[in-house]
Amino acid sequence: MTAPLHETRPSGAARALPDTQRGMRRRNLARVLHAVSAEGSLSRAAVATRIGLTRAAVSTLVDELIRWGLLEELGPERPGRVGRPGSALTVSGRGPAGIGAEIGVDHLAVCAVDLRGAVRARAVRHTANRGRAPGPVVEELTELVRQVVAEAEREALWPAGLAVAVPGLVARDGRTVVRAPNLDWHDTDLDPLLPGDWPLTVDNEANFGALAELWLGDGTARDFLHVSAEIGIGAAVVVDGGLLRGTRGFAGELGHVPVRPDGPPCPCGGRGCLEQYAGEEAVLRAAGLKPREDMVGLLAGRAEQGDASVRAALRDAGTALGIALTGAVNLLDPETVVLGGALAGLSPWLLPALEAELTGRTAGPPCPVTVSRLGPEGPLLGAAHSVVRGVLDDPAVVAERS
Amino acid sequence: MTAPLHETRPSGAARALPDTQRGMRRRNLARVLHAVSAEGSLSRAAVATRIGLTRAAVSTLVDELIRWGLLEELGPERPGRVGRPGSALTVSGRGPAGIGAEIGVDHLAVCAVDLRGAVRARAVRHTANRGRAPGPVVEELTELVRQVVAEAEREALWPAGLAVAVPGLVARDGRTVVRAPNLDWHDTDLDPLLPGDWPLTVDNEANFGALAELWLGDGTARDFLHVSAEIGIGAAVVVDGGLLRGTRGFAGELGHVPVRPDGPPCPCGGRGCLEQYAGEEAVLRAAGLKPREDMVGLLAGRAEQGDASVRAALRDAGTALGIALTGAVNLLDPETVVLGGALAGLSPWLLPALEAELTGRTAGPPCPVTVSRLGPEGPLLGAAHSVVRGVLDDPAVVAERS
DNA sequence: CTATTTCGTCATGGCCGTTTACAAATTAGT
DNA sequence: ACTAATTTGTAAACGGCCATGACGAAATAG
Repeated sequence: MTAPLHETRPSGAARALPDTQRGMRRRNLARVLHAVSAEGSLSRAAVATRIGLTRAAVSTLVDELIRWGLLEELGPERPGRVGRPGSALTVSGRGPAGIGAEIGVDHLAVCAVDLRGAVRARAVRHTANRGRAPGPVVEELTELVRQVVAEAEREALWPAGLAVAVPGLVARDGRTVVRAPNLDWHDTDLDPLLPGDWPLTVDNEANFGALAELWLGDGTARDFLHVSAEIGIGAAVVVDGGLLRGTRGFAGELGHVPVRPDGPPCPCGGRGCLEQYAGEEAVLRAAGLKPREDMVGLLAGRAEQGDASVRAALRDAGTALGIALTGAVNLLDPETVVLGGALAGLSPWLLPALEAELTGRTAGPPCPVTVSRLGPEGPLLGAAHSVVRGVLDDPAVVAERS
Repeated sequence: MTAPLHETRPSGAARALPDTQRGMRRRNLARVLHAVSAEGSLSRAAVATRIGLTRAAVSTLVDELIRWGLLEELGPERPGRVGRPGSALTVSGRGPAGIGAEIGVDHLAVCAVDLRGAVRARAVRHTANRGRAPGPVVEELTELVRQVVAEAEREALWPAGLAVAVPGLVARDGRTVVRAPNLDWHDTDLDPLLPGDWPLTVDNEANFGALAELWLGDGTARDFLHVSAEIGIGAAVVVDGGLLRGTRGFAGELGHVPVRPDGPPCPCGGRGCLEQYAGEEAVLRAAGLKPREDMVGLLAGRAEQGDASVRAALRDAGTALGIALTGAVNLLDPETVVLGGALAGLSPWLLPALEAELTGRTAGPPCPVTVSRLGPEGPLLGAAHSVVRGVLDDPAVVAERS
């Protein structure tokens, strides 16, 4: 099953091209590819009306995309209406693929996604990475990457780029991990450690998770708040189909929004930050449990069994989340709030208090809160898809590369 | 003195044009005009290198803009370097003008701004509009508009559009006032009431104030939070040189961010909203004063004289603002926070507590807080400039109009 | 006074989407 | 079954637009 790609308009890169004839051509190639990708299957005439060019122009654009191996002709459509049936076009299932990788505290994962959005190869390995040096970890990851790439190549795919999701803060250069507390990495440039055969992007796993929700989630929302709690509590802000990164790349620090200004002190210097109420440690302490791996499973299991103190701890966390989110919603007026990552698994016990707080504090119709169905797969898929989006946004690059 | 226009890239409208040769031409015309506008005076060759086109292409674009009366030739530049000196180009001081208007609770104002950004005509009238019906108010405003337009036309300017700033919530259609509590207007479509000779835009005065800060402010920041307190407390969020409006147009409701979740109830349904601590009424009550016109002047005067209760009230308001802004800054990581509108005048007494709160609650370098130097003029100037920006973003429209 | 550099313009050329025309393939109507 | 209408995809002519390369003009450097 091919995941539908909701986004229709090219989203950035292609827009930066100079306004010259060549740039125009490149943008139009991207628009054709986007249109077909969004619809799954489309005739030349349908593409033409959809993107506002003439059939003749679209024909030459399609020819070029077919020559590059990015589009395929499926043959005549089943005619439902009068007139000659169009010839269906589809994004090719062979050719460039996006390689996504994820470095977690207790696992490594890699996958390959084709232009259609389908996962075509994957590899996972469970390893305890907490406190382990970057060198060996990335070496092990590289092994998985080579494995996945080999598997993809057997299916006539070639890697168009590598995107790595890490549980920490990443510099805006998209290469160096500034700080990953759970791994104990600081200012580590991953570029020299990874295979340099393809373009590399490194980003926060929460950001990739939010992008996955944008591109693969159920809704078609282009403005939402994606809240996740892997390292701290982060909220990726998606505005008009793009990630808001902030001037220093620090946007989305929901964990340090003040919830009770006179509350307990926080390492950040403030008092009563959200993380003091809904952070991993805080919830465990409130529930009377000791830290260990697979926190989420533990909490969910106990809550399922009816453990009163765990339920109370989660309810209080939901309340705190609701207060912080009320502020965020008032400020940004998003279409929805999406709970992802660890929060998705705990949502049954968080949501009631969270929504009570959110609706109680809003005058008009409250902002709907949904739960991501991507679960823990989000960041990995988002990473792989970010590479695919790059190709969709500027198909001409693959021509230069082959 | 001509105000510098910081923004260089076209910011929206022109980007939506179809990617056809005609659209490309229009975008390039806009880029040339933007380049000259941003620099004040530029030669053809300088424009060419700046926007990435050849000198030949820029020549034809400039010719067209001169023919339309949007650019003027100033003659040869003073040669500082080797080589033939260029011929300086400037944005024309005649031709299209933006007409900005403001409806306040105690005044009406209109001004005309030319393409250079200079105010060329203005008219102000003090009237008590609180609770007055839209009809008579707009009629009086229309009179001022006609006056300003006549004055502008004597200077060889013609109105390219009318933008009206109102103290209330405006629908996304840019025509109807949904709710203006201080005027007691509800769902009023201003379009039929205003002279229909030119394109009309209506928007919240806080939004126009933020845009004025973006276009005319000291900094060149493209990402900031502009906080103002005219009706309630609003924060306009500027991201990448554009206003974040939210899905329903309600973004920026800083006044209802929870500051103390168990605080006093707020009409919005919540408890302890910022407005309960830093809103007009709350500050007056805390200072032991009764509501009347010119709140800001009153408070500033008393604080200046050393009135302890007023100073305490303002300090507490500053603290509450600081708490709410800490949340916003953590979420958005803006370049700066700008205090505008009424807050600018009260900043000497608000800032210390506000900044203490903001720096105390942030780990890294705190987000700098600045005070707008535009003062109460902001919304009016922003409105007029928004029309000018429209011309700069797509100069071809004026050719169709004349 | 000459060589060099830079500016603005002109003619040429190539690229690209549009326009117009036409053949192919299907449905609707008789 | 046959014709008319409709829609699709392609081909050729057209026009617009930017790039290229060359040239004269106007300044500086030596």
